[in-house]
Amino acid sequence: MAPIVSEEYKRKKKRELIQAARKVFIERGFVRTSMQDIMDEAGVSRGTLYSYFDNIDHVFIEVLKYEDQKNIDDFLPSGEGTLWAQLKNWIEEWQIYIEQINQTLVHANTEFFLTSDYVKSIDNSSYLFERYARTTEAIEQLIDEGTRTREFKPQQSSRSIAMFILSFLNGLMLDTYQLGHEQTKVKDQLSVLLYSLEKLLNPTSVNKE
Amino acid sequence: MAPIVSEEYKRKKKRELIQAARKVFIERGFVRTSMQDIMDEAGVSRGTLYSYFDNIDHVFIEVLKYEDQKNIDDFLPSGEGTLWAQLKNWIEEWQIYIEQINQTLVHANTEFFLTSDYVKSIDNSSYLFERYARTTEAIEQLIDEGTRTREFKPQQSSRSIAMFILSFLNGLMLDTYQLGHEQTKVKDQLSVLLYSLEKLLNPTSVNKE
DNA sequence: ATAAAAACGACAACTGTGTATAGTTTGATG
DNA sequence: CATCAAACTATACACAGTTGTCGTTTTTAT
Repeated sequence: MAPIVSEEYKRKKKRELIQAARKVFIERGFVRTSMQDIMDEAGVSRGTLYSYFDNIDHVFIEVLKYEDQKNIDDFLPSGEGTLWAQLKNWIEEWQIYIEQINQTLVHANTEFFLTSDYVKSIDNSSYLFERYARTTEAIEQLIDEGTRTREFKPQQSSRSIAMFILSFLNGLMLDTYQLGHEQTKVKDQLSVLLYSLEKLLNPTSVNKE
Repeated sequence: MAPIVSEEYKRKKKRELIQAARKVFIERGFVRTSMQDIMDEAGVSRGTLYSYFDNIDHVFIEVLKYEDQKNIDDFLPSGEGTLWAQLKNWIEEWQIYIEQINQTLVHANTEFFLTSDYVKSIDNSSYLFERYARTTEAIEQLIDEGTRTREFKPQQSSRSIAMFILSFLNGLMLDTYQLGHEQTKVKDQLSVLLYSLEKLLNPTSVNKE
């Protein structure tokens, strides 16, 4: 009589589907992935998949939400020590991330936001926008905080520096995805970034290490 | 009896097709463009288009070649004055280019190299590779030249700095395409780049301006 | 006039989508 | 433990879009 499964079950099932989809998207990117691919990976029939998601764009959106949930604040600088140390540490984490870029959603993500119709709809272009704003602001705030405590003496506006960092990291990710990290010398480039930041921020703690 | 058109005619016709294709690719990107779109734009039948190109990847490759031919050395720093002045000038040109990014092939180009099968074939992945190498080396050489003449005192390897610049520009291009240049503050970010380069290269001419 | 080159456009094949249907499995509930 | 609705499977289908081919028609230098 009553529904045989709980909400709990449905949520779990949905998460399974999302995880399967995520795997496919990482392997094949967004453009080359079909609903069939996801069905195969999840071991589920056409009807089932469509009962959970309207279409493949929705699947991807859900994968993104899932991913964001996992990575909450993961990609924002934080931790122990001086702000400069936190920044350095954060950049080192990026090195690890970028060097295994083909195990990430970067490829699918880039494709999705370049090609999907949904991106043009209001709520999703704002998704891109918010993501950008959120990361930018986090870096910006770190710089401002450092300015307040006299740890930094920024030579350019904190906002510009934050956007600069983000642009560089985005570019490095894509270049590395396409050419491989042996080619793009991720570590070297991040060293250059670090040196630039040192000059841009003028951290007082730089000689303490 | 004799062939009714000259080689000249065929070359001209092909160029027309390429220009039509280019227009479509700029408007619609690579993924969403079909051979039909190009036929419509060029005002040409299916058979004709296919007699000039095997498939859409070939069309795009030819568009790229055409574009490269036009821009030969356009995107490499050069000109009058000190090397530092040349570099500054070159970056200003980038500003103009990026602020009208939606009249460029950047969107289509990114899609193409992310999605096309041809990219995986030897000669075309090397195309990407060579493009990257060419630009990198040009910047690298400019830095090395400056080092030789004592105009620069680079604080990081010239190659790393060159790659760093390229990554940043690539990232800025994509971010700006997706968010608009009001959002990404192209000019501000390029100012940060310039400041960084000043510190990275230590140009002796910097106070002369 | 003619014959080769160039252009046309119909066509079959294929891929992927989203819906629909019939039949099967599942498990909470009375 | 029999029941019954929800969840699922498997498959069929209409449909839309795109591809590459191929026989036919048009063009044009000679």
